[in-house]
Amino acid sequence: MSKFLPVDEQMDLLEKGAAEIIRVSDLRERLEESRKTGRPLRVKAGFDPTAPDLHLGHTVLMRKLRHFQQLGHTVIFLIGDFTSLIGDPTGRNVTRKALTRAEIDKNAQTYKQQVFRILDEKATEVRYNSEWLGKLGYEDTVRLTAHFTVSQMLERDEFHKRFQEEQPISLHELLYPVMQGYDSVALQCDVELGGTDQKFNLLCGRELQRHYGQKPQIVLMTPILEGLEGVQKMSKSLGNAIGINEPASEMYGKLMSISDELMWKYWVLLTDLRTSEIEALRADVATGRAHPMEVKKRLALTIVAGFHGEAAARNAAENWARMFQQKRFAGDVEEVRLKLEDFAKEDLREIIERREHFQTGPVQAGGAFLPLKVARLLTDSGLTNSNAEAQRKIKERAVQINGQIWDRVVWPLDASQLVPSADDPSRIEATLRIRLGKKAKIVIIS
RNA sequence: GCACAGGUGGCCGAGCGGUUAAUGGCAGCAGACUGUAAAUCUGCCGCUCCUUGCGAGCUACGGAGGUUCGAAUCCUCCCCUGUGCACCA
Repeated sequence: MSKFLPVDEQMDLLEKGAAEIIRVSDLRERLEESRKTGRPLRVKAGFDPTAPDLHLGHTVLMRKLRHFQQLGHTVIFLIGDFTSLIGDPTGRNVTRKALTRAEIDKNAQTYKQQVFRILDEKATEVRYNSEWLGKLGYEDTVRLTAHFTVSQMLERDEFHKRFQEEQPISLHELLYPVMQGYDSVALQCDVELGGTDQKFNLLCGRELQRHYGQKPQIVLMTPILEGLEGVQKMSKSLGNAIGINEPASEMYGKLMSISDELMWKYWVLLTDLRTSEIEALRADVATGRAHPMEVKKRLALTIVAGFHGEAAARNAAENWARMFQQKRFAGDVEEVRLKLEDFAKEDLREIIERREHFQTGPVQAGGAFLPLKVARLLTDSGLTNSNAEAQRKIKERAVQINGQIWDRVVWPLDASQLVPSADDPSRIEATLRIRLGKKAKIVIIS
C-alpha cells in the first residue's frame, strides 16, 4: 500500500486552478512512478525576496505548493537571493535595480514569516540559490550559457518587445532565465511552479536539465490573479491588492467589493472547495437559486477564516453587514484619542477647570457647549489627509457625527457629554462617532 | 565624450509670455442609484487659516540664477533620464 493517494485523486487537486501544465501526461507518469517507488516528488518554486508584503495574488502559487505538500511531496521554497542581484526582467519594460545584500536578507526573512502562514514549515525545504550559483566561476558560467542561443533569449516576449522598441536590455538580464534553470538542475526538481508570466524561465529549467542528463521537470503554471477592480493583476503598487497581513475586517470588506464575475476565479484559486462544488454554486446563482451576494459572503468568510480563524472571520462578516447593509457603525470601529485643546475653537483651559460646573445639575442651554472644529476632528482622527480636504467633505455633506449629517464648521459638544474617564476619573472625556463615507472612527476626546 | 529628444500636480499628458492651482485622461474621495461591487450620473480632487465666503494667505511646472509690469512658457548655467553615434560618419 503506497503512502500516496491514487494518481487520479492527486491530479484532481493539482489540476484545479492550474493555468497550464507541461505536460499533464508527464505529471501523471511521474506521480505513478513516485507512488510505486515511494519517493516523493521534489517540487520547487522560486521567489525573489523583493516584495516582503505578500498579497492574495502571491498565495495562489503558495496554495498550489501546499497541495503538493498535502499529497506528501517535498516542497522546496527557493529564495532567489542570488538571482535578485539581477532582478527578474519578467513583466518589466525597464531594467530592475539590484538589491543590496542587506535588503535581500531582510526581505527573505519577512517573506518566510508570511509564507509559513500557508505552507507547513516543518515539511518545507528552504534553500537559497546563492548556495550553488555563488560557487560558479566564470568558466562554469560560460559553459552554462553556451546551452542557449541569443535568438532563443530574444524569443522571450519581454526581451523581444524591448528589443523592438529600442529599449535597453542589459546583458546580465539575459542571465536570469539561465540561472533559474540551473536552480532546477542543482535541486534535481521533478516539478517547478510559477506564474504564467514565468513560462520562459520555467522552460529554461527543462532545457538545462536535459543537458545535464536529468529528466526535464514538469512545469505547472498558476494564473495571474486579478486585483479588486478585476482588470489588472493584483499588485500592491496598483493599490488593488489584499495583503495577507491585513486585519480581518479589511480583508472581508475588500473581498466583498470584487465583482460577481471575478468571484468565481477567487473561489477556484483561493479556496479549497472542489471544482465540482464550485460549479454547483455557480449553477445555483445562474438559475437564481442562490443570491450572488450570499455566495460572495461565503467566499469572503472562507478566505478570511483561513488567515484569521473562524471567529474573527464571523466577526468581520457581522461588522461588514452592519456597516454596509444597514449603514450603521461597525462594532469594532477604531478608537482614536485626541486632546481637547488641540482642536477646540478657543482656549478651553479655563472651561475645563470649571468642569464641576458641567457635572452638576442640568445644563443650561446656551452656555454649556464647547465648540469643536470639525475639520480638525476629521484630520486628527485620520479620516482625512488634510484640513482642506476635511473642509470640502463637510461642505459635501459627507460627514456624519453621532449618526447625523453635519455640514457646519463647528460641532457644539454638549457639556453634559463630558464625563469622567473610565480609566482615570480625574480626567473628563467625551465620545463621538464620526463617519466619513465608508470610514468611521470613534473619537474620544479628553 | 559628441549629437538629438525630454524632465509639468499620485500616474499619463496638454500648455510654450498675461483672465486661472495650471486643459484633458486615469487613479482616488464623497453623494445618488444597487444585494456589496461594477456601470452610470453629480460634486470634489496642493496646503494653511478664519468672520465658511463664488474669503484670505502660502506653496507649486527638475535645480539655481536672469530678462520682463508679468514666466510652466524666453535666456544662462547646472542636475537627471532616454536614444543614437563613437573606423568609414
